[in-house]
Amino acid sequence: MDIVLEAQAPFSLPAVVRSHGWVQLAPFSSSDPYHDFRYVDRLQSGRVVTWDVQPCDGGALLSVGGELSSAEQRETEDKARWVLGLDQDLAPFYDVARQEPRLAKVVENAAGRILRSPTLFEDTVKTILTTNTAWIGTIRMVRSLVDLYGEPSPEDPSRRAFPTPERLAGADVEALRKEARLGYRAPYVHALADRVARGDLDLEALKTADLPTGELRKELLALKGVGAYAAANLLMLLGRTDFIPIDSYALKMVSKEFHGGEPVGPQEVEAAFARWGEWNGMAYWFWEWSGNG
DNA sequence: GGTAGACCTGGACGC
DNA sequence: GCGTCCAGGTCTACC
Repeated sequence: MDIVLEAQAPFSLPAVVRSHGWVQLAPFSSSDPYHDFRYVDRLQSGRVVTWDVQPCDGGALLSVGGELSSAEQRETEDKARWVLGLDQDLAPFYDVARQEPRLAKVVENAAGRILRSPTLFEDTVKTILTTNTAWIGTIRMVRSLVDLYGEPSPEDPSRRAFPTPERLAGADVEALRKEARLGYRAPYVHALADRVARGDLDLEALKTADLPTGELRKELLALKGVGAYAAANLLMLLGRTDFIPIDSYALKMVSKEFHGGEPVGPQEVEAAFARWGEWNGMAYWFWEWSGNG
């Protein structure tokens, strides 16, 4: 069954897929040159389906094997629109990006949307698993969670959906630590899953919460395992772009770009992009650096 | 409020 | 093959 996902122009599916490394994290997959993607989704009904998302005129075309009920079709379309940020209006950002040569390619490539998971729960777990580890470690830890706890696709059991909060809450913390090899992050992921599964924390409500960004940031920082970097990363995924996810890469690039290689701290990173105001996270994310790092 | 050290894994390196 | 060192954010204890 095919679902046409109409996008507000300008839109580029490859630009979303290449917006960051999320497409390399299960249950996303893509083949070089990251032109399209696949995703294994568990519907509310419990049915597991695989999306195949390709570019098409005016947006993207999502195909799933077999037929979907009208409710499943609506659920899939809503999730896919969130994943691709199709309802985001980037015109105000493009207005400022046009004034900056280092952001010229954002406009030229119809970039600016950031690939995200269907649920904030999944993105929060993934973000926690990006901290204090090399990218290859994040890929491995997410892969392990999906392989060990994800619901298999009936068509191809080797493909699995991202585990539900209930499934991870029911997992043993030591198994998360030792078998999924999350290390010290295991209790953070388990506690998050447990709170969501018990209904103590409604993460998904934060997607549409009418909260000032500073308040939203406080909510995220209250989660164990989520510090300044992780909160800023999640805010970017939520479309709140006024904080920069400052990690060691940011420190290195700002040092090279603006300080002649001298060591810098978070204040220098913030100062380098402060003039972009509410868009400073976007300016940082899509900045065309002089070197490749 | 600021800082030091622990947390955990995997890769790089030297022997 | 083994041991050591290092990178990578966050938390906690301490000042």
